[in-house]
Order: sequence, then C-alpha cells, then structure tokens
Amino acid sequence: MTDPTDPAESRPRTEPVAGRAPTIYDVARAAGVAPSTVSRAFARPGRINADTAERIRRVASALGYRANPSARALPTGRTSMLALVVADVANPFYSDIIRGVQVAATAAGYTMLLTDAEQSAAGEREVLDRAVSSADGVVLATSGISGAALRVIAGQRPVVVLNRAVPGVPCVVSDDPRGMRQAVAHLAGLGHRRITYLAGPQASWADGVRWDALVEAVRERGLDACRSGPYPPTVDGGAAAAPELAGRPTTAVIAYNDLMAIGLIRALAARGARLPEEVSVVGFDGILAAGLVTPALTTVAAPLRAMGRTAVGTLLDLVHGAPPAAGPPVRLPPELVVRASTARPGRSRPAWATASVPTSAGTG
Amino acid sequence: MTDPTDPAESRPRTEPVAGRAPTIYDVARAAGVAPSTVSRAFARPGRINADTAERIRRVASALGYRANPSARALPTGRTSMLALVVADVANPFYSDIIRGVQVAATAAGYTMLLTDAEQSAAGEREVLDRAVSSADGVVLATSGISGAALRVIAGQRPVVVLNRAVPGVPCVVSDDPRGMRQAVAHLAGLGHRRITYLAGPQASWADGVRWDALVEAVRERGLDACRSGPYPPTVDGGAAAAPELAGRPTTAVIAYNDLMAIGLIRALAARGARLPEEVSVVGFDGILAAGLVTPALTTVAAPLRAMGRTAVGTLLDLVHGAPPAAGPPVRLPPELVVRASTARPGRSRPAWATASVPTSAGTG
DNA sequence: GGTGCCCTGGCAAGCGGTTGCCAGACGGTG
DNA sequence: CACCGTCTGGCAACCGCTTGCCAGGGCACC
Repeated sequence: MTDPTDPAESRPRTEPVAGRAPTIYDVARAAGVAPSTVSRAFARPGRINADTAERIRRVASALGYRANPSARALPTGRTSMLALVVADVANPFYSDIIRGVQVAATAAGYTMLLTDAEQSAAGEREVLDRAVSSADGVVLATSGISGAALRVIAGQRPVVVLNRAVPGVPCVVSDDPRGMRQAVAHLAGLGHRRITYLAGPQASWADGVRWDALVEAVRERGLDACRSGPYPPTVDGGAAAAPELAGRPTTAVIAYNDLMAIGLIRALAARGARLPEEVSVVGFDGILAAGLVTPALTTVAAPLRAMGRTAVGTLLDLVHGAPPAAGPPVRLPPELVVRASTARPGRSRPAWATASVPTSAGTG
Repeated sequence: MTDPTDPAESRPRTEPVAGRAPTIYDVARAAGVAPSTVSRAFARPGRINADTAERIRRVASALGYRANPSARALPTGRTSMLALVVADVANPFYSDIIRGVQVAATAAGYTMLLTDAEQSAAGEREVLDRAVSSADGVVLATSGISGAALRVIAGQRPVVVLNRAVPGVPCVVSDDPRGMRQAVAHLAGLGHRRITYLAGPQASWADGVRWDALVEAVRERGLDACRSGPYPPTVDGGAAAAPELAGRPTTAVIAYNDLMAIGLIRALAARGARLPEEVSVVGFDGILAAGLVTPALTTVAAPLRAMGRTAVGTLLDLVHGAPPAAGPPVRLPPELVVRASTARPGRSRPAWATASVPTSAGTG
C-alpha cells in the first residue's frame, strides 16, 4: 500500500495483533501470569507486586492491549460514561454547557454521551432511555422535558438537572435573581424608569424566575416593570416583538434570552430606531453572538461552563454513592456584561415607535 | 411523598423492580420460557412464534425490562455507539455538524459519543482512545488531529473524516472550490476586480483548498487575488487583520471562515469604515452568528448538517461491512448566502484605509 | 522451632446477553 | 404408515473482565 520504508509507517507495535484485539488472556499468556493478575495490574495498583505489574504493563502495551469497555462494564455495572441531555444541540446556549460538561467529565475519566431530547417527538423516550441506560449518570439540561420523563430517568440513574429547579432532584442553576438585580441596577443607574420584560416560553422555568426577579428588583428601586409576550425564545421571536414594543412607553427592555434580544435589536434597527439611544436592550445567557452584534449586547452572562462543571461534580458524587442531598439548587452567580446596547435613555418619544409600519393594535 | 391517588403517580409497572434492574432471566421466569427465547423475542423477530414473542414482550414491559447495552455489546462486539471527535465543542462551526451527526445517528439507532480532541494536550490520546474503543465507528471532524493519531484510530475502527481530505480514508467535505467560484462570481458581478483572501491557519487543510480555489476562480475571470495572513481562525484573528488590510488596494475580502470575517467587519467598522460600501466581506461556513452581525455577513454556507448526515451514512456502511471504498472524498455543495456585507465597490480610495491608526508598513 | 500474618498470585464464578446446535412437535408426502 | 422438512424453544458455551476466596511462601515474633 504505502512505502514500507516510510518511517511514519513503521509499526508501533512489536507484536502485530493477530486477528482480533488482544485481551487480558493474551497479555497473561505473554507475561506468564494469570488473567486475573493482569486485570489487577490495571485496576488495583497496590494489589500486585510492583515489578510484576510493571512487566505486565510493558507486555500489554507491546501487544497494544486496550481494555474492552463493555466487558469491564458488565461485571462492575459502571460504564464510565455520563449522558448529557440537551434540548437542542445546535442552540448556542448549550455550547458552553456542553463544553463544561465535556471537560469535567473527561477530567474525571468519564466519556460524554450527548443526546438531543426534543429533536424527535416520536422516538424521544426510546432514545433517551438508550442513552441513559448506558451511562452512570445523567445531566439534564432541557427545559422542555416532562416531569414524568424526568422521574423515569431519575428512577434509574443518578440525575442532576441543569438550569431548572426541580424539587427532590439535585439542581444547578444560574442565580437569575441576582443577575436580574444587576441588570436592573445598571439600567436604573443609566436613568431608566420603566423596564419591559420580553417574555420567553411560559413553560420555561427560567422565564418565570426572571420575570419574578424583575418585578422584585424593580420594586426595590421604585421603578416600573411591564411584560410583553410570550414569544418564542429565538431570534425571530424577539424580532416579532418589535411592533408591540413600539406601542409601549418604555426605554429599556430585558429579554428572556440573548437570541430574543438580538432579534429585537435587529428588528428595531430595521424599523429605523437608533440604538441604544432610543431603547436599551439587555439579554440573558451570554452566548457568543451577543458580543458580535451591533450594537454589542449587554447581557447577564450565565456561568455556563461552571454550571456544566458543577453539575458533573455533583453528579459524580452521586454516582460514587454520596447521599442524594435534596437541598435547594446550587446557584452560581452570573455576570452582567455591559456592552453597547444599553445607554442613557433619550428625552423624547422615539421616532421609530410611530414609524410607518402598519402595526395592528397591540395584542397581549 | 406525593398524593398516592395522583394518577400521574400510579405505578406504570405492575411488578415493581425488586432490587436491581430486571434481566432476560427475570423476564424468562415470569413468562415461563427460556432466557434464550426472551433474547430472540427481541433480537430475531421471526425466529419465535408470534404469540410467544408478543407475550414475552408484554411481560418484559410489565417488568420494566431494558436490555443492558454492555451485556449486549460483549458477545456481539457492537456497542451501537458512534463517536464524534471535534476540535472544539464550543466552536459554532461544529454546532450544526454535531446536530447532523446526532440526528443521523439517532435515526439509525445509534447513540452519539462526543469528544473534544484538542482540549487537553496531555491526556488527549488517552481520552480519544477511550471514546473510540467504545464506539462502533468514528467521525473525525478536527483539522488539528495528527496523521499518526488518525492512523491509530483508523486502525481500530471504521473512520470517516469530516471536512478534510485524507488519502485512504473515506472523507466528506464541503465543495469549497465550488463555493469559492460562487463567491468570486458574486463579487465579480458586483464589480470587484481584486479580492484579498484572509488566510486562516496554515495547518488547516481547508485553508489551502480555499486559497487555491480562489486563485483558480480569479484566474478564470481575469481578476486579481492576493493573500493576507495567516491569522488565527477566530474573531480576534479577523480583527487583527484590519490594519494590514487597510494598506491594501482591495475592495473585497474573502475570509477563511465566518468568525474571522465577523472580526474583520467589526474592526473595520470600529475604524470608521462604511460597510459594505467601502469593503465587501465574504465568510465561509455559514454559522448562526453570520446572519446576526451588522452588516449581515455574506457567506459560503457549508451544508453542515448534510455533511454530518452523510458522514454517518458512510460510516454505518463501513460498520455494516461495506468495502472501504477509498475513492475521492464525497463533496457536498455549499450555498452562497448573499447578505448585506457585499455590495458594489465604492469609487475612490476609502477613507478608513488611511485613517489615523498608525499602521506599520504592511508585513506579508 | 512453631504459629500466625501478610504478600502475592491463581481459580473460578459470575455480569447479562447472543447464538450454534439440538430435539420435540407437527404437518405434508410418497 | 414411515419419512422428512419446518417451526419452536431450550441448552450451554461463550464474549472479556472483575473479584471473592484460597493457597503457598516468606517473614516476624514469641
């Protein structure tokens, strides 16, 4: 095939694998010990004489031996795999969570299994089950999953829920009330008196938390809050809110998430609004794109990687037999990232609010 | 705990699991058949009498039986898992690839294992090995992986390489030359005569392909091409190119990827350039953020999901014993998405090119 | 010198499925 | 009625690794 003298092609294995992958039996035979000794040489460091272990290890690597994960999982019941279930793999919100989970899992010697929960309505249950049943534990980062499905999963494996508080299940969430207070403080400091919340899906746990937190934060400072929506938690959803917002006496909008905030910004700009002079917009989550749009979005950045990391840590404690510890959710502090989408409010009723777009009388 | 009369809480299982998860032995006993019959009832549809199979299935579901994946994998050697190895999970470029692979894998009854290849320089080999050895096949979507590592992996599992052409290994790539021709045609149509390529990492296979394709496409039309870089394939990398580009007589830039294009756009705008009147910018890849920046980025969108899907299809053929078919890579057509970042070139030397920024005489 | 403990390594019984082979039942043929 | 093929279901031998238990050797201590 290739030039046999090519140094890059020289076999790294002294003993070419004959047929199938070598097993502990092959190693045992080659090293002149029993298979159980080989097994222990890898699994129980101190259990075997150091010299013997070293010899075995050498022989094993010469043979190119790799433990068969399935065979190891069978007697022990541990697969060294963690399942991460997200609502939508392609949603940028999950990118950093995936990253955090991945890094933490790897560091702990686990492999990550990734599953989309809502991609296929039909086989979802089935898919989930398969992923879950081959993992030692599950990190659930999906708002849409039903309580029933969650209970089923929690019944078979250690589970940590990310980004939602579920009673009786360990949870890791961003401290949204805190983030909201920061956002409101920021807007108040700029001089805004009335803040509109651009609501996401009502089914979302975080949506309720954020709205409540806004109401509370606004009350503390004697400001006003009002709510618009719900809209889909997407760019288009945010854009769809522009006409309705135009009819409202508000100078500042806090959106359910960055995607909506971005959609809103773009739609307002398209209507001729000057941003951020006429409207300040704040997002939630801190996705990559938030820093790239114009004006760059001020956002309450959730500590996504830390959340992933923490979730894995908690999960591994559970896997290793820690008590379920059904306390309150672990709250990680978000960080308000101030960018260009927020500024002092303009004096007068902005032009865009009454622009030529034929807006129907605001619904909702 | 909860109200026992709550219908949602009624036990779905007639036989509560006693201790551990039920096995085929439990099902066999309950159904009055042999374990092998239970196994066949699930694995060999026609092999068992239809009535018997139905009864077994009923009993199994009543018991809440789920096959143990490890136990199944041990004798068959098939884990029903596919590994996807990417360079950086959080890079938006991979989002849609992950999505495509995930969907295709799920549809085929496989579970997806996700691994970051370059996150940890140290244990990388180890991590990779573990992921790979518990999957039936591997989709490699990482430009940085060494040829040696690739060969090692290819030696143990069916492998499909995504987004790079490697001789002797089945590959799925975007048809960059075609995309480049479209981009050049678009720019030429707008009246641009000289196109600058903003180069990404030299180690990247795609970078070479894109540059060569640009040279070729430009030659066909009698235009000029020049090259700037290399720069890191990131937003900052693209931004870093702005000063150098300012010194060049070019009205159009095609960047190695969208992130760089976005960085460039932002940096140029920050220097006071009016876009797209003064410079047209085209990206590659078609990531989400490309459509969100201002001006929205014209880009050669790779068919990322289709690539993921195709890679999985090819891989599964291999897994199911198809011949390696070491032909040329499968090329999937990208699509030029025309947005606002490209326009007719301005008449005169743009102001920003000689702006107040103290540019050193262009290097490279 | 005897006793008991520790260290080391081997034996063998699983873990939960899969599957080749066999045997009994049954029905159709000659 | 004997014979044979097909259909069903059971038996048992794996797949590769883990681990409880045991045994022999070496050593220390009494």
